[in-house]
Amino acid sequence: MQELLSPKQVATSIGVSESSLKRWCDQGVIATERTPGGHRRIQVGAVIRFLREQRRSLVRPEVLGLPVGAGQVIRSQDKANEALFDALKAGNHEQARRLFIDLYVAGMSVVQLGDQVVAPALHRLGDSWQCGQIEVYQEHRACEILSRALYELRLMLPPPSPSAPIAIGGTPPGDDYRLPTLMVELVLADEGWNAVSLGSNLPFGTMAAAAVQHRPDLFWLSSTHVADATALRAGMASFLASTPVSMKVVVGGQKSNQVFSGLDQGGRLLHGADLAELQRIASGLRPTAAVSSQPAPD
Amino acid sequence: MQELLSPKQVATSIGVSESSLKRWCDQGVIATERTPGGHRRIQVGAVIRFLREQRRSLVRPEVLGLPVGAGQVIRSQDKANEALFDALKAGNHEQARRLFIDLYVAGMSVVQLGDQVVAPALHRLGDSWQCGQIEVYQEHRACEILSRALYELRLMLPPPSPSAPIAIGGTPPGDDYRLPTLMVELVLADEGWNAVSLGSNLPFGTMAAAAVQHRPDLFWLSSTHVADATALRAGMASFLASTPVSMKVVVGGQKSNQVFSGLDQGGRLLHGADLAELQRIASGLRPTAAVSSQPAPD
DNA sequence: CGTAAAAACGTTCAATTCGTTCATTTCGTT
DNA sequence: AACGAAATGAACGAATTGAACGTTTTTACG
Repeated sequence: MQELLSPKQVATSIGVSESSLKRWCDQGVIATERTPGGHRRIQVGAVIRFLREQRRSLVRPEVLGLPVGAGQVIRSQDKANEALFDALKAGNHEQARRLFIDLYVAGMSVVQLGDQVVAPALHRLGDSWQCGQIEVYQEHRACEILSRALYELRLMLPPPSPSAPIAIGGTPPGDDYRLPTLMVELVLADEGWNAVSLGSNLPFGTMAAAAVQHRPDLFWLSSTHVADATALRAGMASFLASTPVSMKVVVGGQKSNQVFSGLDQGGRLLHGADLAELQRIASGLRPTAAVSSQPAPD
Repeated sequence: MQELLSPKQVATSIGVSESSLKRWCDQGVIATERTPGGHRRIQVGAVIRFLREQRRSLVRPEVLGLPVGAGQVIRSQDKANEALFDALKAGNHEQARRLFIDLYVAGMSVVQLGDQVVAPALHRLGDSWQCGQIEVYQEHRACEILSRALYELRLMLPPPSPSAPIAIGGTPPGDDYRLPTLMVELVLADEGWNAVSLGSNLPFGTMAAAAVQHRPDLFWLSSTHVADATALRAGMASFLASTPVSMKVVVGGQKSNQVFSGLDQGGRLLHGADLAELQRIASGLRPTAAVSSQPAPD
């Protein structure tokens, strides 16, 4: 195990600034090696020794979690996706969490995280399950892990302003996929909306009730698995008829375009194949200026 | 999100002077780490533990990243339950989250939180739904809110030690209630187990595969809704037959005692009606001393 | 192999925290 | 009410930390 870590990694893993860490390295508190060019390289063992001697705890153990990038920050998208899939398959909460947080901290947007990380992972899990390569429990556990990571990400997003437009949504009847609708909530929250996901497998009647009671500016429907296209189409028609015409409805999912085609009345029913499209639609709908990921001045 | 806090931050968050806080740190009332330069650094969890032990309240919770207004001392359990139910009905995430943190900071154990707060709330929601007093979407949304609150609580619990015994579990086929199995995971994690919930609606075959692949010391089955008692009983019988006899199996839920009666072979199949019983069972199974919610001296 | 972006380098400097002392407040007891 | 003991909070110079900066090294990729 010859894992060499950069000062930045060690600093974040033990929760101090990079400046302090470099100073401690220079003072000899942490054993440090140097590259020929003069960059510091720190062994995992040296970090452990430091923590034991100083009686400090690891703030983010997952950063030192070994195998993934061999001590290097993952740059390539493919490698990150590969690592995430492995972690999900093995049920490694910490590892998956680390990948998520690292990607987000590294500057990846919520939309990118959803379209380029979560969605591919879900597809691969589904494929592997159908091919019999993984057990059902592994797929369930992976969804559980992803849920928790996304919830944690949700806590990092800024709270909505009191004047933020309201968005409500969920998945239609017969669709038990909770993660896509959660991703939609995250994207809208990141766009400054007051977004609430009602969960999965919702009868159209209760969605209409929610729309009438809360009067959202936007209602989304995340349709991943279509059990009965005819019933879905009929439900949507009645849903549109029983809700205020001022409320826009966005449906998401690959097949939703065909299923719901022709139901639109005057640009009320919109379609987004992925989260990037959803984001464009949502920012177009917002009356106030959309400010993404900006901390509100308090 | 900040992991390590300075004395000043903690002092303002709980509303005392910096001097007093530093004194408490030095006296060991609050678990404190030191930088090599001698500066004190305090974990959020240490602050929560301090508040629980000393029965103090948070003056400015936002400094710790907790919702504004959280950390108040709870006067009456009934009032708290009432307020939680109202918040869940209205879909008020923040309010529900705040109440949870309040109750936990006030010293309530995870078991009590589950048996006396979450379970009653779920029952009332179910009753209200059956009486037609609330919409389906309100019930779904409430479960969503509770899930997130419990996930957040999960993050506050101490991570399992490497030598912690392993526990795996979930809900049997036909049972979609995810919250009870999540509560079980929390209780076991709080008891020092390495607990992983696989989610809901799991075929017995895949649960057996998980048990064989991961060799847990304990497998739990959280049975809330029984669709087909005969199938459930048969499934459990084959599950017991196809898993190592050294692995204990704990079933939870009011009716599970009748459904599974007579299947036991030599005290392998245990039953817990509520989380308090589960906790007793789990602590009895642990070979090492179970230390609940105590800060680990490292 | 060469190029461009990303990360780490060393340095400076403002802000924070250190340990300590001391006045003030709070508490229990007489 | 008065008293002493204990706890609290403010203040000080010295020391540490963390953020910023322009420059250099490393890494990814065509």
